[in-house]
Amino acid sequence: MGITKSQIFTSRQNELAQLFKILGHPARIAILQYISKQDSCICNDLVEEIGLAQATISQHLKELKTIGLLKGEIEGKKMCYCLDVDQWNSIQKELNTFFNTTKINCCS
Amino acid sequence: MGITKSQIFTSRQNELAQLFKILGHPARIAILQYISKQDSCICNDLVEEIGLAQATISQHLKELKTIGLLKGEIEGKKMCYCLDVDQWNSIQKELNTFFNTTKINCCS
DNA sequence: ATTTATTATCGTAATATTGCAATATTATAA
DNA sequence: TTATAATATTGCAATATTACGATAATAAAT
Repeated sequence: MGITKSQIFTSRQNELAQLFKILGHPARIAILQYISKQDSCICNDLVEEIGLAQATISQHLKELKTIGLLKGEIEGKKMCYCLDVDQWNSIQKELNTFFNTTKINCCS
Repeated sequence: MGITKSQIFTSRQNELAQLFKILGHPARIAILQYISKQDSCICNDLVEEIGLAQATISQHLKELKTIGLLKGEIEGKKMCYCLDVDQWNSIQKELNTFFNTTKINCCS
């Protein structure tokens, strides 16, 4: 029926999947990469740089905010979107924990 | 229009997003975790353990195979699904590279 | 050969995601 | 106050994903 049956999984499994899912779009990867190498990180720059409509970029930014990867500060009539480095490190750590605790293989 | 515009991104961005995307479902997380802690890793066990229909589990296993995380060996009329540890490590490394090269922040 | 057990595939319904135009909101500039 | 500029939100169309029943395919057992 197309709906993910979240209720049959643990909250940790759902949260982990949520992190992976939000990172699972090339536009969001591109946004993160662009922000990380710029001195300024204005939404309008992203529209030109990435080539998606302003509404679409805004939506992707919103999703990245839901997992705390980005924080936006108002600078006059512009927005400065920044990586939240603490959250970034924390997510990297969480994903590594998943990889390290899951790699034991039954057939090797 | 709802279709991801893959053509405007680099192949590296698309590949990275693809990895994240496939890991971005709780059923696939659960499958990986279950396989990693069992002595045997039979598809039918997963159906009972996870509580999704057999067709659905089979589909998720197929997706995990597309990024090489799982390999399946035929054992009589059963299938033994195993983690490909090399690929597992390789993907972990790739994701860490992404995290390490992207964390520089413009506003901090 | 027939049955049984296991997994894969097909078809389809329900829901989610992606993308954009139009519009709303917010803040500066004139 | 009225533009102007930047970003957010809404509404909608197109496509993708998720899930499952039905069925096919495969291999062992009888």
